[in-house]
Amino acid sequence: MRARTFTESGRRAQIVRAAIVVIAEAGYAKASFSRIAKQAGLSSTGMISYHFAGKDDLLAACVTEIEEITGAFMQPRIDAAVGHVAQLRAYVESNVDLVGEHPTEVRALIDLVKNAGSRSESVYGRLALFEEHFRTGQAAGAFGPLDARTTALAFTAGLDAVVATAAAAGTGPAELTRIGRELADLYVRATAPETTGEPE
Amino acid sequence: MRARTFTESGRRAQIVRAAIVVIAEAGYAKASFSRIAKQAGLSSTGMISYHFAGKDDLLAACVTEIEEITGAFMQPRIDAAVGHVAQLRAYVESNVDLVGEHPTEVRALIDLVKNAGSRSESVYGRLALFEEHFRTGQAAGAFGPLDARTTALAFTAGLDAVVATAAAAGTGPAELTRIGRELADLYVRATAPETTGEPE
Amino acid sequence: MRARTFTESGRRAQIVRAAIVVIAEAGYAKASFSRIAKQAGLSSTGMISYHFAGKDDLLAACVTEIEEITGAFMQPRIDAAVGHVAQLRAYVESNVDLVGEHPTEVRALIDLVKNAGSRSESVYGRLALFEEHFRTGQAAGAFGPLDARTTALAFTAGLDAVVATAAAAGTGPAELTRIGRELADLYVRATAPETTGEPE
Amino acid sequence: MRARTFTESGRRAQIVRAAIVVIAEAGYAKASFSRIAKQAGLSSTGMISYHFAGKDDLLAACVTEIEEITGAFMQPRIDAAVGHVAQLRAYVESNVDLVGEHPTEVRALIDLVKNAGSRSESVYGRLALFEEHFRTGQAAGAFGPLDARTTALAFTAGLDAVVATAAAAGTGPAELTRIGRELADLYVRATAPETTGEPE
DNA sequence: GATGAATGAGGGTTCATTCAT
DNA sequence: GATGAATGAACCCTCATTCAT
Repeated sequence: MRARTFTESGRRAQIVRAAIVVIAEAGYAKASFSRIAKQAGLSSTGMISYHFAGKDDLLAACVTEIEEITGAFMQPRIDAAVGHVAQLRAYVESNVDLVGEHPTEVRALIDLVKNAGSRSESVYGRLALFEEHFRTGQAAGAFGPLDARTTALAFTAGLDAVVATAAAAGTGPAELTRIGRELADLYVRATAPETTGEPE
Repeated sequence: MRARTFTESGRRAQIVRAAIVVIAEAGYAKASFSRIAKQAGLSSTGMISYHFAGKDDLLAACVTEIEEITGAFMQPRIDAAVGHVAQLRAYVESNVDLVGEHPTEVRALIDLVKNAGSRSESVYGRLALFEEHFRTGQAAGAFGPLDARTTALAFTAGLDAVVATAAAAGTGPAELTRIGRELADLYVRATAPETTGEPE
Repeated sequence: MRARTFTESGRRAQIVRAAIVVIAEAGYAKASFSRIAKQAGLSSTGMISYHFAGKDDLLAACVTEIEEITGAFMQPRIDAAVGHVAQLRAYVESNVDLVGEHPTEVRALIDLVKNAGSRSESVYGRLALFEEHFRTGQAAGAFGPLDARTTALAFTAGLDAVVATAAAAGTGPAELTRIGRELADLYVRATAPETTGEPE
Repeated sequence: MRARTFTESGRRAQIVRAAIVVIAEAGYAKASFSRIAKQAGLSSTGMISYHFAGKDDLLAACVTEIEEITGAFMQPRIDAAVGHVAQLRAYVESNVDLVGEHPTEVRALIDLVKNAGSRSESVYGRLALFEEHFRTGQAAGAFGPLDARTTALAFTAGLDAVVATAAAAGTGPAELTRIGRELADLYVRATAPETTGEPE
């Protein structure tokens, strides 16, 4: 007997799944309740309003659902990495590889994040995570004299763009791995300490 | 009697100005003809349809107008720079400084670019420009072993994010200059050739 | 639980009825959703769009509804007639008599057919029916040396005009019967075989 | 020095010509001032409102213009015919032949007549002409025991339908002549006196 | 006389949400 | 709980007409 997450309970999960598919395929702007209801096989949009407090609530549920899925894929690889540099690399590479595993979710999440509005907690969360990572890594000597906030901002946005482009293009696994490595290389070079001899 | 530019004829320019303000303040999604007409002091939306072939036409005019303004600010500084690295730095720094001069236009352009659709010529144009710059710079020995496409994608997106955040926060000129330099430093470090001694 | 026909579900039927009345009274060109909604006692046009896929869908439903009504009146009389000539006469006379029973529907149908567009199936259907009737009747010796296509075209149009005029004038039943007989006489004379002695 | 007709004076004629073309090609419903102005090479619809009292005025001018053209083609052939029957035949045949000479005008006129409204003088004029023709012809023994009003109604409508179909199909001259003869035959047979030996 | 910018009502349609059943 | 009909505002756009220049 385990806890029921909020996307369980059948109907809610069904609607969230449908919404994710619609956002990925038709885009955020076209993701109306009508379209989502049709995708979910529901006869009316009232069903959605019944299960969710409003559109924001549904979209927030989508974000949470997608983050669970992406987290399950990325987190183990990030956790397996040792040191600030390796973790940065693991985050970037696993995020790009993710496109091959969950293209629909990735596409939807990118659209959701672009049109963030009030659901931006997760965006700021990741941004804060990166910023903190650069700051502590800098203190540990892993990173050079960078501005943590600016770097976090530029890197997360750059990563999103690469991922979004790959998702839209339907890039294959091998090429994704190559692109991920290239991007990670770029970020590692950009943040490398000036002196040789990395302490970590 | 001279040729009429697209934003001339008074009303057209007035509407484009209003549209830019609305997009900057209310966001792309909320930029309806009603809102734009109200901002422009027009009594009806019919006026907008009278001067523009459709919403796409108006938005394209906004993009063109903004690009003229931003180009007038950035281009001289980019042209004054010598060498691939200096030009990259000039582009980044002048783009961030631009926020202090034209915050509304910058905010609007970023929103317009995000919801590009068919008006994406300018987006792809800049992307292609960056990619080509990295490729030729690489051949000239100014840049290291980077993947031109991935780097162009990540850097333009990162730059946009930094600019957008600064624009939204109302960052002051001095801080903008500092952030611009930090970001340029980051990009220069990321793309530096491995060996010492830059040919250019 | 039985299948739902297209005009069932109350509201749909109500809207179709209102649309027929509006078309009959104000004409096809003026039959806007606003007018129809007002006629139906609805507070907004959105209700119509909710029940019909679009204006074409509503108009098609009107045509179908009217054809059911007219068919129920005319078909028994046509079926009761024996021989090509008698059937032609029955069609014409019952169609003119129909004006007395369902003037609104007749007026609406004629306007709908005039502005057919894509809903012209019923028009072409009747035309083809007439043409085929003349062709087979000719082979059976019931009709003379006529051009089936031209005759079908001229007769259906002539019948419509007579019906439309009678409907507009509010002609009474007795006069309708007389006019119908006159028109049928005209058509029968026009198509009579040259030789005496009708085989059928 | 001759009298100036109302469609002369250059601009008026130009607009009427454009309107006729638009009605013929795009249909009555799509014949807006914008479309007509564009067809006429005018930069604004104001020009049309300046020269015509309103849309009805313009459309009436179109009808008059077209009737002048069609009259010039048909009238000589009708006048050349001797006797009621021959004149009926001449009217029908020359009207169908007219499609080959002035397809645009014919198409436009048919659309104008269908959506007659207040411009129906010409329609009623022709109808009255036919009715009178049948009545006098009947008195002269040229026609049989027909109802003049019903026959006039059915025949003019039938003729219009044949003409409209031929115009829409782009039927060639030879086929037009054949169809015209078939239709005239039909009408002549329908109206023939019962006894043999025509007095006229 | 001629122009074209401006008007404002109305077009069909989509939308998120509500509520009686 | 679950449903789907109903709502009414807002969307972009087209229209015939007017009026200052």
